[in-house]
This record gives sequence, structure tokens and C-alpha cells, in this order.
Amino acid sequence: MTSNERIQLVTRLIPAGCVASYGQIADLAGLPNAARQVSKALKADKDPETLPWHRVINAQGRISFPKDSAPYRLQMERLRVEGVIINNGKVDLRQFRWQPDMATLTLSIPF
DNA sequence: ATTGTGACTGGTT
DNA sequence: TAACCAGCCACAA
Repeated sequence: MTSNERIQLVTRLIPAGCVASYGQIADLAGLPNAARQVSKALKADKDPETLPWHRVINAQGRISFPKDSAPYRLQMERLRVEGVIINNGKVDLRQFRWQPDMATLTLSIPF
């Protein structure tokens, strides 16, 4: 299983209504300091339809696409639909950050 | 084997 | 706040 596949797998575990930072996903995937690689792995996913890429934002709680781009608006809309509140273009991580429990991880991650 | 790249991050100005 | 910037790293070419 490649690093990208691990990143994609972990991303699919993020529940609706929650968000995770690129760095957080990298850590959970066993790839510390590989936050930048996360963005690439998401973009490279073979089955985008089942990938909740919109639940991944940066460590500042902001969407990492240019603020006037189509992807930015799509991500914002999807999060809004899931109940994630965005104030001044920023998500309150203390409130919406995904906090996976040991069970979820050990049962779902094959590594 | 080497190099360029980016939907990052955290510290410093 | 906001801009800069060096550090980081798997992947593709």
C-alpha cells in the first residue's frame, strides 16, 4: 500500500460534519511532516466521488484554495451542508476538528 | 539517482 | 493581522 493510498484511506474515515488538517491526515497516515503530500494524494485519487476531500482544510482552519476559485466555493458549500460553520472564511477547529478514537483507527487502518 | 513541485506548517518580522 | 520563509516529503518525470 502506497503512502498516497494510506492518505486517501484515512481521509475516507473523516465523518461528515467534521474536518481535519492536512498535517493531521499526514500524521494519522503515518507520514509526519508530509502535509503537502496530502494535497497531492487527494488530487490524485482514482475515485473522487467517494473521497471527502472537502473535509480537509489547513491548520489555520481555512480552505486552501484561492478564495475566489470554483473549488473554494464548492468546498465551502459542502461543509456548510454538513453543518460545519465557517466564520470569516475560517472554521473553528476546536469545535469541528475530527478526533478519531483508537478503536476507529485500529479497526480501519491496515498498517 | 536527481530535481521540481505544491489544496502545508510554524516561526519570525 | 499579514507577509515571508525555510523546512519537509512522496511522487512523477
